[in-house]
Amino acid sequence: MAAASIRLFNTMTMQKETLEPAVPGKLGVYVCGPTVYSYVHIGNARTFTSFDVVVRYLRYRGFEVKYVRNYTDVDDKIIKAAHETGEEPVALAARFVEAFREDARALHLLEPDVSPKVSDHLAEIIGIIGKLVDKGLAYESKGDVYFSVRHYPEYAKLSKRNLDDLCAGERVQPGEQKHEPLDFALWKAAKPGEPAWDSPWGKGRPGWHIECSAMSAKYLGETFDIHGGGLDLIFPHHENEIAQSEGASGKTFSRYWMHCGFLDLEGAKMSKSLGNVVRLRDALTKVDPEALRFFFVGTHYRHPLNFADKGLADAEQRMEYFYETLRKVDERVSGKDFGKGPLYGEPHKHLTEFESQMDDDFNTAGALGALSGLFAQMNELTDKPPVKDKAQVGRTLQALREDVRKVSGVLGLFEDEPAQWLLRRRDRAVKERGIDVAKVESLIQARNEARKAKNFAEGDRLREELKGMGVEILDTAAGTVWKVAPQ
RNA sequence: GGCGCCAUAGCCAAGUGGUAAGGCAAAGGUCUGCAAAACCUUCAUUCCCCGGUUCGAAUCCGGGUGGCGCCUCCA
Repeated sequence: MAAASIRLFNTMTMQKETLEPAVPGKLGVYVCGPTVYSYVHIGNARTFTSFDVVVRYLRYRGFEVKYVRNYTDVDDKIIKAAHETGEEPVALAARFVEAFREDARALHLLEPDVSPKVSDHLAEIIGIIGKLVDKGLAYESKGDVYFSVRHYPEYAKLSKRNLDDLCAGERVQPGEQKHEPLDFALWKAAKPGEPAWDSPWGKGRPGWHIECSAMSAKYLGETFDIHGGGLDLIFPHHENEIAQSEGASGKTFSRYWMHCGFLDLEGAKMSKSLGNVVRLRDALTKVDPEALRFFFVGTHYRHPLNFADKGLADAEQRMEYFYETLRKVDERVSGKDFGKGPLYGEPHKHLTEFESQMDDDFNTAGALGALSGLFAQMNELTDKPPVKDKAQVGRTLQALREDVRKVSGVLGLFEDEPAQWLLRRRDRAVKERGIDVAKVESLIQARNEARKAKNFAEGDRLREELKGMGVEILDTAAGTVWKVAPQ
């Protein structure tokens, strides 16, 4: 493979930059994972899918990627949720880690190389806090430990804010022991009924941001290549991570910062406080997982994406087109030997275009344009071959099919057997619409008998009857097949 | 108030200096007993508005208008 030159937008510099790993050929990637106090929603799903594609593409381009995505399983929100359900916080967190794993699998997300949990890394967290205290960047106050923002001049370099503006909106929660409002907690003294661990500052638990500093350093080193997350993590989460990590190590923390745009619901940000949250697992009862992924990658990862039924329906219809094409092509050329010889046209130009779009800041939306060309060409060669040489057509189709496999690995699409995907989709539609399959099949049989007897009037009447049931029939070379008509 | 993003066809959506990708919808055609699918053709002289820079702007600059986000838990 030619030396890849990938450009990506770095939030730190607010510019597209050429990706140059610290160690040639290798990349350390850390993505902020879920705080496991509830089920993930489709906004989370969009972010995780975006970084899933980023990691897949980096590997496709030949980088050896170490992908780390954490679980934050010790947190205020978890404690609060546990008090509401009557569970132990640790048990509740464990339950939602499992739920997340199920959801991630359903969405065809890659398993990260490391998925560390806060509760397994107290030693590392206490270590980094100790280092910050020793350096005078943090202070203990009645069992809490706070980071002293005033002692860290580079604070807010990622979000480009100035401290005076930040102070205006700052407030101190009751019970906090901060010296200054902007300071943030590294360690919180234990309160009754909360998970707690021993530390040099007494029993307590880590603050929100410190776990990412501790765990990324453990698995990727004090300096690593790419740190990702949702746009809303820029401030304060990532800002605080930088302050903690660079404060402790004296080295650059993450070399590139990537942030994914929001998913909106009817034009408004989806958030728990607005109550307009759609859980991923609920969405997946209505839409095919790959169609949802296709919907996500149809918009550039940094742009806002509006979650709308029309868009999902379009995505699913498009997936059907892709899978129908693949089924046809596989039937034609799978496992066959067409010998050696020239291919028709420039079969690989679509893949090349796909790659150049992806090289430009993971422009999946642009890359889908290339994908359209690839599928159109497969259909043309299958249905209306522009050349007579069947072996040449076969070889070219096989080459195109290989290119689809490459794209498939990058986008996490077309991972199913085409026939199975199509059948599963039909089954789901049949259930939703309450279609009587036995009746459909008997009507189709009756129609074929009528057609055989050249009684086309009766055949057409039966077609209309099926249409009334929401069923479309297709007479193919292999016989009559049917599908549920789009609504 | 501070910081930042966005505005491209009926709808979705790429494109950030060289003459508007792609998808959906729509219309016509090929194919078909009729269909469907598939393929082909058509579909923005123009990119929210007004100025400016330039040989050249959707792209850069200034000013508007309209939408959104962060600054508080958030992917």
